Amino acid sequence: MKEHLNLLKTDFSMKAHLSEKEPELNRYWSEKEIYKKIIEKNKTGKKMILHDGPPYANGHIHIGHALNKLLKDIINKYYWAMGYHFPYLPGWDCHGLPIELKIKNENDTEDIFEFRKRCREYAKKYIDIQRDEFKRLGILADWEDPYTTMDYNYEADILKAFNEIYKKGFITRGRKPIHWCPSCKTALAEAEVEYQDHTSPSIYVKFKVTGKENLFAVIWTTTPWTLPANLAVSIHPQYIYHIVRVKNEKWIIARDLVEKSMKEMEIDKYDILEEKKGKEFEGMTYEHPLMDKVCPIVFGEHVTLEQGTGCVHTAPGHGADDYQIGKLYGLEIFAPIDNKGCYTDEYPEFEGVNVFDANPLIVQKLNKKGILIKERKITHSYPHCWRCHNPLIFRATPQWFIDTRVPELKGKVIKFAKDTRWIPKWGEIRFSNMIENRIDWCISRQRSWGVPIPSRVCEDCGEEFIDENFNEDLIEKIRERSSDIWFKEKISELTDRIVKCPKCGSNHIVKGENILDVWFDSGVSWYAVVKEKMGEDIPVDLYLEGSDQYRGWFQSSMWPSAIINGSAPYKKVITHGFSLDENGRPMSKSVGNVISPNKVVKKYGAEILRLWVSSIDYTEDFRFSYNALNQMVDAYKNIRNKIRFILMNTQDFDPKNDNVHYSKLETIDKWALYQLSVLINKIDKAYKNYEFHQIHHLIIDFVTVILSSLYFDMIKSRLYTDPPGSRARRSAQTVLYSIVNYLTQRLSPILSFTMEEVFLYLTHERESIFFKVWEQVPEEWGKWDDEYDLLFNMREKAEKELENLRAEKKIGLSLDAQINIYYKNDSIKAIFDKFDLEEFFIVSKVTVIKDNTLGEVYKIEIKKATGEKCARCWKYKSDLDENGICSDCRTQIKNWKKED
RNA sequence: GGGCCUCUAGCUCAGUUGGUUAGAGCGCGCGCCUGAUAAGCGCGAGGUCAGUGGUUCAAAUCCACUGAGGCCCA
Repeated sequence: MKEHLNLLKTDFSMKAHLSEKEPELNRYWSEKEIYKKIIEKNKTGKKMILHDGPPYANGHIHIGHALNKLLKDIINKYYWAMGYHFPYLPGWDCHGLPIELKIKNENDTEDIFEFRKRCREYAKKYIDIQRDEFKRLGILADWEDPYTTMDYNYEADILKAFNEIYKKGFITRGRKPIHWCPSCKTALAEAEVEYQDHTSPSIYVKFKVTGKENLFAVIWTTTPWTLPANLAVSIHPQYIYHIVRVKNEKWIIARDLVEKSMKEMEIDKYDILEEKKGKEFEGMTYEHPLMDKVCPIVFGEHVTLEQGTGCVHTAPGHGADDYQIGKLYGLEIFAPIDNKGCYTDEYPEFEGVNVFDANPLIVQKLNKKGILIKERKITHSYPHCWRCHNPLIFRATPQWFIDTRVPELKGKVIKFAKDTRWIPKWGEIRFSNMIENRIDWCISRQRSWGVPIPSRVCEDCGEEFIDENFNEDLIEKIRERSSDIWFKEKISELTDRIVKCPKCGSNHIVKGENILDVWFDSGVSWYAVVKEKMGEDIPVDLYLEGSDQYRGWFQSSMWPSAIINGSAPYKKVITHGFSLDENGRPMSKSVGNVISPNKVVKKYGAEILRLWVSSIDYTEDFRFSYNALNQMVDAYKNIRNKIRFILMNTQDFDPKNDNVHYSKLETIDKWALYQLSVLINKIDKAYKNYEFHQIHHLIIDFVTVILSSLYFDMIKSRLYTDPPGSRARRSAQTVLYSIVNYLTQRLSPILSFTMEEVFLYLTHERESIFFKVWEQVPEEWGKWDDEYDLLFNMREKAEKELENLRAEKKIGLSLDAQINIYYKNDSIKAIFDKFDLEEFFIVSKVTVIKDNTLGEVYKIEIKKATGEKCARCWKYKSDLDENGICSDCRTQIKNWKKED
């Protein structure tokens, strides 16, 4: 009997064996040069560019990298399938402090050239590691020729962009306070600062407010040596301040700090005279405590009520907050301290005195002037040099800047931000707020692993200068020999031009010692990569990075582009959130809650990770856990099994010869195509809007409800028992084939490995699913009469009744039952006639009965089927033969034709 | 402390301009099937929509505040 049943087998396995199959497919894609061929194939298509933001070439990839690249991969594959010319050139960020520190820790060398060589090798090593890890995830890209910021050409183009900005007048010279070690005479990055306990003087000083009788602002500081550089007193505009009477003087102190500070100043007799809001001190000035000048009282949001007096001594040359305030109020960034930590002639009185030695002298002087209120000692955590362990100072030093405050430029950038399409929408607000509030961009670093700022310094007068012609000579040399030459060669080797100091005319000129901020490196990637390397236009279509890049790359790319191009570097910016652990906490090595993508790939397969990426709304922060991955494993199996069912049942189906025309399909088959067309249209819309989690849920729902629980279940009997080549069976197969065809297309950006596997299984004509331009669904599939949905409601009710019979042990399979349907209106009867109701309800018999007395629209009655169970179709019939086979089955067997 | 964002069943997500008993899939529980079988089907239990207060005839949806959390600053 079984020979007259279509019980087909497939070697498309139920188990995926992802960890073995994925590497095979990766090799296949590499060998066949799939990426290259896609780009070649779409060469005449509409051009679009997603410009890859470069991850830092350090360490293995983490989940954030994986998510970022996988989202890009989904987008790439989507645009490829839409026929776009959409090249994807990945890149790496190579210069910068983390690598520098790593190399310094490993094996210090005095030879800067050797040192940079090691940095370069280190970056190279991790580029290779990360590239392999990305490739393993199934990401198709131009992996053979990625861009790196240490590439000779890239380095040259950094300076080319720099020179263009310089020529437009936006590179300026200024000062900015940084951590400085007076004993090593060197600048330190935050990462090189160690905090240790240190004992400092703690002093309260009163500054005489000008034009007011006996009114003083009381400040507190632990660095008396910075008082000569004092240029303002900061007050919080929102805080409440008290005017406190002490003897015959009036002191300004923040209300909440009066008690505490009075105690510390050991003053027990005082009265509160008045209460004022910080704002009310607007426009006031005071006499400088040490110099003969008048300084302003300014507003600062950095003022706190934790310690001190709420009136904060502000020296823009000696503090980070102070610097911000200084910039905001246009104060001088004044720091009369040299690189040994001694006063310069800008403070002649103490010229040559070391700042730490100067502390008591300053205190003495304040005391003499009668403005010192109290001196104590304080032991607090203070920055020290990680090398020599001596205390550091914060000192303004000459730096190079891009002047981002020029109103015209800032206005342009705000407009560009407005014209950019941000996904999610609030990106514009977040970005614009940052633009509004930002001060100059300091682009110089006192470091070695990076691209040099091509400045030169006059040994005679100290002038540091930049020259555009010299820059051009240098750029070409760097293009040939990398930026190493700056550190290796003398100036005369870098240019043929005669060099003289533009200020004093001296010819004793040496190279400057600054490198560029690495944010500048990556910030001009649109220039070095898109414009120079790829020869494409700016702005590019799309940037896609984590939301931390509003501050980072989106800005560092915007400013140079706004200056050089007079446009934004991008048209559209998509951001994704950050990975949190199961409990919503950030993943960190120290907490030990990190799940690395490499581990996931090993344990589950890249496909599971890809499916997970598609399941979340990436615009927000997302939780990542083994729990979530296990859920993806189930979802994956779910999809895979549905596809397997189709592959199994279309084994003997050749779409070229066996396809049944739409008009000849069974109604339920048309319904399946209708559902498919709805699905595909929704999916395509979601792709267009980059809402991949919609696709994920749409597909899971479709596959579980529409396919598995409804359609497959209904047509099983037809597939198994109808003669192989019969119209009815071919009708179902035609639909199944369409479903798998469309599903593999639409799923290929997400489940790339599996869909390629299915594609290769299904057809041997083409080399890859990724060569396929997606088909749109025929319009006629969208036709469906809503009235038919009545049947599906009936079916739901029937299922509940069947469940009751099952509970009463009267039936097992639904085929063990039969249904009577009572109706009143002929319009309903017309619906019934369109369907094979036995198939629809999966029962042995459906009897449709007209009943004019019926109150409701219809009524169903279910009972155990009468007759005997046919051994072949499992329906209950009254016409079984001696083999236990019903007459319908006998006919089917008679019409059975062997496939050739 | 500031800018921006999030909070709907155990998990991942839907919930149109405020309008019936807040939905889906997974997971879970119970049952069925053994011609998708390390599969398949059915039924069911899960939610004071973070909390509080307000606007409204009506709020998951609008407003305010609080709480928890994230990114970036300070």
